[in-house]
Amino acid sequence: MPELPKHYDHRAAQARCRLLWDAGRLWHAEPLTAEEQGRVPVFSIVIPPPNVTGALHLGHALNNTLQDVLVRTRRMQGHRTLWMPGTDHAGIATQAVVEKRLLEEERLSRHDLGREKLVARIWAWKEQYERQILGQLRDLGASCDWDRTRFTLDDTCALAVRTAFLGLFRRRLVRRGKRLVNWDTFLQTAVSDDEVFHEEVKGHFWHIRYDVVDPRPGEPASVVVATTRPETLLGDTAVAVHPEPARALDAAEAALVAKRDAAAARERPALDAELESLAARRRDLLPGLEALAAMAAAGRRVRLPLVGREIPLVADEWAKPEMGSGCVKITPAHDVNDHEVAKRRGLPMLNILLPDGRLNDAAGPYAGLTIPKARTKVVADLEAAGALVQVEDRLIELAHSDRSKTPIEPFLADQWFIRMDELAEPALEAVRSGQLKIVPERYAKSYLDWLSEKRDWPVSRQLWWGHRIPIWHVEGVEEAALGRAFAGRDDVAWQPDDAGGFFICTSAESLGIEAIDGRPLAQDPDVLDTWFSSALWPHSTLGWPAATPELACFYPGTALVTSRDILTLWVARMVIMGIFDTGKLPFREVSIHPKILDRYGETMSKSKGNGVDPLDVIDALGADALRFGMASLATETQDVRMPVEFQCPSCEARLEQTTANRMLRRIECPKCRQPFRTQWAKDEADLALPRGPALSERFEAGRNFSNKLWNATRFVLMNLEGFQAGDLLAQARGAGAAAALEDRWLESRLASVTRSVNAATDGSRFAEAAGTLYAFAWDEFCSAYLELCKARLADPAARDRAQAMLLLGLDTILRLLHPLMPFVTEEIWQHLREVAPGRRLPWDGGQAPADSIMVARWPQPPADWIDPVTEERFRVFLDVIGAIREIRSRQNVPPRKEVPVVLRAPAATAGLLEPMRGAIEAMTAVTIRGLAPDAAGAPGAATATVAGVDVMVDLADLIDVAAEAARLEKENEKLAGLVAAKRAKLEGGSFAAKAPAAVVEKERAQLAEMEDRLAKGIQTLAGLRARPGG
RNA sequence: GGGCAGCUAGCUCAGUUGGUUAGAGCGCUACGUUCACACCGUAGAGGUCACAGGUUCGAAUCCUGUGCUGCCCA
Repeated sequence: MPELPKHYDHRAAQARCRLLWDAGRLWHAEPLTAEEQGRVPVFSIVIPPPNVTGALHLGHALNNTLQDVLVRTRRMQGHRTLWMPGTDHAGIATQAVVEKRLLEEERLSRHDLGREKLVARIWAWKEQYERQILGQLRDLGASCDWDRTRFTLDDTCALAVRTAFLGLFRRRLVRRGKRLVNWDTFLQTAVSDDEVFHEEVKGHFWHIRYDVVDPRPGEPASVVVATTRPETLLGDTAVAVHPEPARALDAAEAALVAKRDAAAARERPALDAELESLAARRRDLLPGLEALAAMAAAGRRVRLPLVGREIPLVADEWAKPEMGSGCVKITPAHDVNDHEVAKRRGLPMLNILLPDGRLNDAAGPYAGLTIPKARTKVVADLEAAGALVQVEDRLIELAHSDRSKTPIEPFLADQWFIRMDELAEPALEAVRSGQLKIVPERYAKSYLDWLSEKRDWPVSRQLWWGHRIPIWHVEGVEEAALGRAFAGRDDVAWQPDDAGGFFICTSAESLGIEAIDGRPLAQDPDVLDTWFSSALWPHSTLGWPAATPELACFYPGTALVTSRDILTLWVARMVIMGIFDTGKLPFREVSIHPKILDRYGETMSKSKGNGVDPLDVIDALGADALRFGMASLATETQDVRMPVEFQCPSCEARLEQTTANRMLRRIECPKCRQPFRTQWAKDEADLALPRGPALSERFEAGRNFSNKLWNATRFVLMNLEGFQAGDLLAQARGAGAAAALEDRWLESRLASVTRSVNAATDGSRFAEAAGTLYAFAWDEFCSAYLELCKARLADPAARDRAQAMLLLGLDTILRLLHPLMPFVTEEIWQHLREVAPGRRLPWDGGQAPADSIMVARWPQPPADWIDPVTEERFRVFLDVIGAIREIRSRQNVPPRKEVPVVLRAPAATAGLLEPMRGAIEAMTAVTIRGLAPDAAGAPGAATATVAGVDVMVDLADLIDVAAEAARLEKENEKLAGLVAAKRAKLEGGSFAAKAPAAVVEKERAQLAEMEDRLAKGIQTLAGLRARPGG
């Protein structure tokens, strides 16, 4: 029998397993045949497609580990299991990184390159990262159906996108409209609210005077407005004042008073000050505001400085008398709130911006300037004109584009929208009714809140990378001409625009004609929001709109596993479009897992530099270590905090990753002084250095666990000589003879643990499953069962039964662990196949174990294996061992020194321990001199009491009597305290009267046990004191 | 400003319907390598369960408030 190496070699094992799985395409799933339908359960899941912007990070590792645990478990449980893999084109994100690189490396803009060439570049980028991402997933062990890999921009998905869009168009759910969008002036596209982040920046608050046109006596001659963006005054179309400033001030004051009354004492002075300033406003400002409100009602006007345009004073609640001057300028085309005011008051909307962020002709003399330059000039000119009243420094919450990091400009643009009112309702109902389960449940609230707003979904993106909007426009033709042009085509539909033309939509790649009656057909230049194709992912990947066997079998899916940040962006939209396109929910359950944070509690990201490349971990510690770590961390409530360390490639020293060093390109090891490179290395000198991987010690437990399993296997295989494996259960139970306690115990534990693991996996409690298996395999199978077998293996009479049970236990543990740690379990499985090919497990239905553990049958130990009495008895045995070891340790007895021990135990317990006598002696290096209810220990022996058993170790001359006495005295004191407390609880107060009888009984039993122990302790102490040195 | 979550050992986290002498892994301390594994074994130390009130015979657990941290939405 070839001996295994002492250490598990994860690199070699991973390569071998990959070859084995790929050669057999064990991850592949075919739809059920007619015969299988109704008999074979189906488990189907789609990967949240990673976007091709860049490589995967630890968050992906977590997400995909959890999915793979589910997938591998169900596959072994006999489900027809499909895990659909693929990647997302991620429209704006991918175009942005490619454009950024183009600019950095070649000083070219996308307009320099042109649409076709840019798109070609992005495809090249996509090819590179798609390959890398799929490789990472395979290295992680993800058992996706690699033959079915999809991409959101491939032909299958494209047809689904056009078909879905045409369906929406036909149902009049697609509309065109002007909308104030978040404009990214760098990328020259609208970005959604979700692609915007807010950041405080230092700015100013400029107070500007607008003169009243023809002021009458007693009226204010001017109004002052304040703004953080003075250049926008060029687009002002009104100045607003509150219609009833006195009433508004009253309301503000009442609110403040209420707040002050409820506030803690130390907050009151600040609130009092606010109230005072409010009173001052009432005195100084209110008369003017009242006058202005009247002037607004009378249709009076003010004159814009610099350009001289006259604009109306309007009355609107948006102007807050308690803030600033009480008046506010209205720039409808460049401010969200002002836009609302303009819609309410019917004001014109004046766009002053070009798509590239320069001002347009409407800005008059400022046309052609960029926003920052225009701002400087406007401020200077205002100052020169004497219209600048005041400048304040101020911190401003400024919206930035997530993609280009440039400030967002609100911008009025024509966009396509999808109406949400009708679409959202069934998606809301699915969750409300419980048809769609969101786990943990609390996340259902954010899903419902978001969808309930039913805000129309703007789907136009002014990008070149994505699904082109399948709409063409034509002007100057009669509707009848359209009917003739598209006669007989069921893939085309049209609607009139509001200017006499038509919008034509098709699910085909093109309309097939260039013009109608000589009038050209112009396709919309924009592409669809990337989430549109993602929304179709669960059905588009299965071939929809074609009625494929895959769609029939694997749709709807079983579950979706994702992180909470895209619950609305993605999950809600999948539900909406799944229902719209297929009439069915895309999945029955959404499982939300935690996010991975760094040591400071910040989310990991490439841009912060606090990320970890999963491949670093896989290479250094193994994919199983990464997976086991991830699963252990995936608890229900908390995000995962993951302190990261660099590992010096020269001396393997670890160095904490901190805010100070995480962006460095090279780091010098503080220990060996050798430099290494980080993920940021750019120039050649840095790249030539060895890479210092970023790791976390939190994965070491998984690495160690792999090795533990490996060595348990080594032990089993080394002791299998002469054993002919057959029906293991029958061989372990033997013929006639009573089963050994430890064998009955292991059977029981295998059954209990399988049940716990099943329950945990079914409930997506991955950390619980991992923890249960870790403790069972390590503490029970290795530390207890395996140790007990050592003596039995040396005994020819007991040997073959122990061998059979060892194999049964190991095989079962491997199967239960396979979903979590596929590589090490497969590697060991292959060794077992070689050494014990004839073994039969009860759940294999008489068949030989599968060629790969990946498709082996999931253990199904019958319920009657579970035996609480045996488990309890075994506990006593382990407790006795623990007590002996504890005494030896506290008395510093050399590990191999044999000492005599006496066990005084009630008859039943003694009878139980009798057969374990040899095991106790072997595991604790003692000789048992007595084991009976009346066994007497040497006077003053070191003692301990566990589970009703008095353990007395006669240490003769070895014992440090004084130390033992001191220890015992301390313990007795502690125990006396507990006894007193418990007695008080039971005798005084109303505990005994009010608490449930069972609880009181338990407390009484505990008290009796403690009193007994205390009495013995006092007796032993007296014995010790009687000895010399005591 | 609104919503959600978290705060338990040095670190990272468990802790079920209230019944505890509050647990695990890592780290730490001591001892131990022919006998599967030092990626190991045995033992130990380490906690005012964020804070303040309340409910209860009994609170880490339930209620109210406060503080700090993170996330989502305006």
